[in-house]
Amino acid sequence: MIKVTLKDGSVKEIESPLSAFDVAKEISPRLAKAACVARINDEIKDLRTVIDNDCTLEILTFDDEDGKKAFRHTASHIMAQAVKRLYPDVKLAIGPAIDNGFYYDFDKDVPFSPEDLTAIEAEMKKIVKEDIKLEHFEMSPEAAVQYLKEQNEPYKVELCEEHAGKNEPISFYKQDDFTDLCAGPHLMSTGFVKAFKLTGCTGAYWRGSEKNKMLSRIYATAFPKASELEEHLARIEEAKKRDHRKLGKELELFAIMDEGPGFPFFLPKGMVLKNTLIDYWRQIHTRDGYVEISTPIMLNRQLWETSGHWDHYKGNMYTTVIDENDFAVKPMNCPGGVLVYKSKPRSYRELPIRMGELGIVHRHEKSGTLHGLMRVRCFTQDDAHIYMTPEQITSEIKGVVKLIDEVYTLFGFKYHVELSTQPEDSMGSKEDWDTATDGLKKALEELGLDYVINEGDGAFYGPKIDFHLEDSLGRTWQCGTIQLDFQLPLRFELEYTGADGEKHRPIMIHRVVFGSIERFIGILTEHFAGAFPIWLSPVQVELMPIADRHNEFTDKVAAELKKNGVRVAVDTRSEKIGFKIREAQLQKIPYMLVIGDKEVETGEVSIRCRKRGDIGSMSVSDFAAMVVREIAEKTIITE
RNA sequence: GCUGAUAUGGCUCAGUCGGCAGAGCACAUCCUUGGUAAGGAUGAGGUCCCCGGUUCGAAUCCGGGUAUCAGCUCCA
Repeated sequence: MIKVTLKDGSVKEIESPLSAFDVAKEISPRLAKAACVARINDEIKDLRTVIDNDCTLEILTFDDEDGKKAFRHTASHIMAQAVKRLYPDVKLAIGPAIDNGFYYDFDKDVPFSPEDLTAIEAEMKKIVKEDIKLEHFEMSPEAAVQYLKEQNEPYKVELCEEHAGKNEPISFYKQDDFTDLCAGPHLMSTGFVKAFKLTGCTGAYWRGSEKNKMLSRIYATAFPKASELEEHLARIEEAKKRDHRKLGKELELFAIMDEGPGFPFFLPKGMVLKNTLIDYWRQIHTRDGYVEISTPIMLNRQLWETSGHWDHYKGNMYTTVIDENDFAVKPMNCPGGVLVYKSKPRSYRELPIRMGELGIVHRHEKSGTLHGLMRVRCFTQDDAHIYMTPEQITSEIKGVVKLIDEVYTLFGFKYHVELSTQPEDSMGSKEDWDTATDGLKKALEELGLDYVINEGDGAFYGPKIDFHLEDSLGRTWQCGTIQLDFQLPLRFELEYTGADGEKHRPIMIHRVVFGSIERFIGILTEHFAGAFPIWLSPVQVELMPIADRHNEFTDKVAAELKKNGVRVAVDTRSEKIGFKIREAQLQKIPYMLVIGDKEVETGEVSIRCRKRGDIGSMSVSDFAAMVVREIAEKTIITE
């Protein structure tokens, strides 16, 4: 008898022994079609491996993250089996489940062609139809290595040799003619993986290192039901419509030309967006006690040698020789900013100094990494450097975290926070690092923010907090970051005079809120699908006279709105009103005013909202007041 | 940078076997003056990404380069 605890807490007793499939079927026909792995206490096991034990099980289904993983991991074994059947010489690397799908890396002389993928998909369907049982077995480490060598799977041998050190049995899964080194868990049979699709094929380095051989990776996704697969694919299609590169073109926000790969051009409407963000940025930074500076785009070699960039970052810098002297376009604002700090003697009474700079930086990023506005070679950092005493670390960090949270919340963003700690090759003492890292942790904890720790992923000069935002396809991009730095104050010999009359070295924070204004605009565009909140909309109100005789009144209304600081556009083309509305809707303009005989007569305006449609009439002054209020409140109009 | 794919009018995209460069939208002109998501007619617009090769002949086939896209690596 096996006690089975279901997700809803109910308990079922199952006659033993039964096949795993029978257990699943007994519990729920739906479950039998989905993922079937079991959890004993916290450990996830194959249902089959615990089938003879009398214990409490929790059955994971496709609705659980772990069940989903097992389901897709089984799908990846099916893919590997299909590939091995079709191309016996191909070597297997790894094939994990990932968000929304799975992949498998193969070593094949000639990369897979689209026809190959079709053939693999067909073979996978056959394997599913064959409904092959997955059998679990174990071997001693020595025997496992020997076995994999015989199988001629060098990548598996490498993986196995690493596990061998632990002196634990090595776990394998066998499905008919195919066996794979694998910890599991898996579904009990290939027959469950009904709906899957190969979504792409690309190169990927073995073990993720550029130094290693490039393998062929096939991406795919899998679901228990065909309808779920279709929904998933439809969602991806839908997300593509929000792509900021597509919307940036359609809404005339920005352009990237062949003449300047990675150097975005801002078009008039995109520039309104950028400037509006900057106005907002200045407003909140002034409020929080920041001062603003501007430092040169280009500075001489000596500065970059002092900062360390000439030695460590030169490959990414645009350099040139002028009058026989080396110069570099700045890839970062800090060295220039530090010179401003040094421009006069500083007292402890001045600290903390919060010095902001909207600095345009240039970095020669590798060609393959460029991506619309998200990854460019020239961007505007909403940078600031805070110079402070050690005692001020926690409160200053808290101030910045709060500021970042305020900004992200305003836009309705969900974000996650990562704390990166001391890397292998770092500078400074262990004590300094501990103080700094604790300062960051304390600030996050006092503010009650969840964070994940990236062990050893900090900058060489200090630990950092990163804020990550999602794009329309769920890819995350680092935006805000707060980095503590002991090195630059040291290299540039920064000082302040303390209350004791002695010279002391300040601690420095580098921080950005938007990160890069370009990237932030990319994220914003996708987040709002181009329908920006009214305060950011390049055109806030579009006026549409129905016939020529309404132009005069339309101009009067436009002037009235402009007087109130509203960004308006007037469409006097001799087009039908339906056509004008269609275009304004496609441009995602928040408000459209239809002006005809009725409006001229009553002096009111007829209002159409991009989300709610026709919302009736209002006097011009009432409408202006409403729009001005919504702009001031930074209202987000929701569906 | 690496692997693969792609590049045709302002935009989105056809172009079969190597034989005169195409459509829709946008644009211009004219007609239409209208009430909440596309009115009609006419017209203009092309170095088929660049360089080279094969061929009587190349948008089309081959080689190299550039840019873009999907990833990998790296990063804000």
